[in-house]
Amino acid sequence: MFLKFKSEVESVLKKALDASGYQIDDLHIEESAHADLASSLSFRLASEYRQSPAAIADVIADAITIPKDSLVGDVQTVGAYINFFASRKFIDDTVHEIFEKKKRYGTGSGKGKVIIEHTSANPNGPLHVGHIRNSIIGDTLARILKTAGYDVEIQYYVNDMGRQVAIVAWAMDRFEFDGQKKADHAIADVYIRANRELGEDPDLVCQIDELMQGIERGDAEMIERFSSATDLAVSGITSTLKRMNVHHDRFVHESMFVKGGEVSALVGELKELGLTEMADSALVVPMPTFDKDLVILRSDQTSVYVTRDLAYHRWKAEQCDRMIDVLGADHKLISNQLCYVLSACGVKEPEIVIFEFVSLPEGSMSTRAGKFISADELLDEVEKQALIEVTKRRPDAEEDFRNHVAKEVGIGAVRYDIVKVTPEKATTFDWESALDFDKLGAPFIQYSHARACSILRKASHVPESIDPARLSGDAEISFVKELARFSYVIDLASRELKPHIVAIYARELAEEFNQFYRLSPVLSAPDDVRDARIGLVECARIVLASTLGVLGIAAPESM
RNA sequence: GGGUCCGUGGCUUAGCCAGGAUAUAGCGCCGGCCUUCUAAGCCGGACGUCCCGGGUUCGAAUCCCGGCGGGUCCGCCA
Repeated sequence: MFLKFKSEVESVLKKALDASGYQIDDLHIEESAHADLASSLSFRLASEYRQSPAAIADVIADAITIPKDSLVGDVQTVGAYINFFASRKFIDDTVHEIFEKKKRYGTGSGKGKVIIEHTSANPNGPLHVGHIRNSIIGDTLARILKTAGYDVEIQYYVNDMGRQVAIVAWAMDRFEFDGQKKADHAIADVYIRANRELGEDPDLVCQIDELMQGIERGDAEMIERFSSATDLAVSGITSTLKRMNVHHDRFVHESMFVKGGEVSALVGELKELGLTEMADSALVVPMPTFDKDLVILRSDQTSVYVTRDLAYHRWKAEQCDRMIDVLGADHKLISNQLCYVLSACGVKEPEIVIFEFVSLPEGSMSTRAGKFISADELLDEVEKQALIEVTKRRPDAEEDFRNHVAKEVGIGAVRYDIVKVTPEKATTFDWESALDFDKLGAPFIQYSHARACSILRKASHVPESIDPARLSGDAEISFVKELARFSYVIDLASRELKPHIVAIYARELAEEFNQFYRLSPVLSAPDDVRDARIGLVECARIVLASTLGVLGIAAPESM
């Protein structure tokens, strides 16, 4: 509804400009604390037309005519600003729309297929608290895009051919594998040990090289060793992701592109296109804008990660309209190089979402060195703390209930905490803040939802239809306006690929609901407004649940 | 050394790309509100050289230039 309101504001403003003889391309319409939408275009017209900004604003405002049944209700000027206010119809239509569409309210009209790749952590250990920033950003983006109307496929690219996997395969034979442990953690144990040993005795490194040549040749026994190791790790990773409500539709193994010939075909084409050169005995693509050449075949003619990644992207590009990769900041250069080569051979480039690193107070994390906090450990601790918090508040509740709520609140807190900050900010993990349930986060929003549900339970029935005209208090009106922003926020977040926009909206929505909750009693209201307010609470429940759903956070009916 | 991202009250953070009206919110701090729809809530208060210096502009947290500080990358690793 807000989008429609905005376009109506644009239209009346444009007409008024024509009528009053001013010309400007950008209308400078923005959200404002002083109005539902405001324009500051008078400032820019002032110098060109040699008139005072305020005078121009008045002339334009006078020339504005609002059509009947418009979503625009009123126009006022304050100095040079032209302020637009939503009409009664805007309020009524919003409420009706939510009431009719229910869960589908806010779904956009995005068209086409999107393939989004996220997490794609190497299968050499469990996910750590850095990886899950990738997972949560990626999963939230996928949910945003689905809500925006796109057909979304979510992929995990499994690096099952690299040196790190070779080290894991080597280590599995050499050291005892703890079958009692969660598989990804047990893999990390032997992987860390192997790295230590390889570091101490460099002569062992040639054994790893042999494994890698074997896999490139297509040696069946070698492939079996690699894939059994990666499958184990991936199974552990998947169960961690599931705990966090993170889902992938498809796991694509990079070995597929070596076996299937896509990698060698691509290398052949790059040669034919004249994009490659020999450097020593390796094959490279010269990079004019990046100061170093990009190696795509080692001296022993085996492919490197980026070569397979190029084949993977070409394969993906054929199947979708938009391709999105969520990558850590360390991939910035290599992904730019990847895009350069893709466009040089006529393949559409992916849209890349980069997030900055999560580090520990003592420095950056490293799976190889065993310096990391695993996602499982974090989730365990957060759930434990959440149970303490639930028990504090609901000491008499059944144990099942408390456990259930603790899970929903704990996971929600982790997801919200990560998604609420813009991806380009580097963060430092610390336990105190991770386990702090007092800071405003998911529980605040979940609690608002539970409050709405509680009112609806006590109301015992939700009216079939709603008469929004009965909603007239300031808190009611501004809450409806906040509800109306939902699809606008989804649209914005899906275009800019910024999930934190939705997180911030969720908080603002909950804040507005709390204002309504405080100022407008529902159950004790006089009969004529009672039903309308119950209807509005139902709208609140729907939109709060949808917003939490987009964030991958559970919406408890009671907590 | 070069590239890139970040720098906003004690801490965390929105706004910056598309410059405008009192700079967003939380934690922490001070003071209030539970016989009234769940107090994981609400109300009030204190706390700011928007890293620094120039420039552009009627107007700069926002754009440009130059610094400073931090992350990250610059492997025939992934």
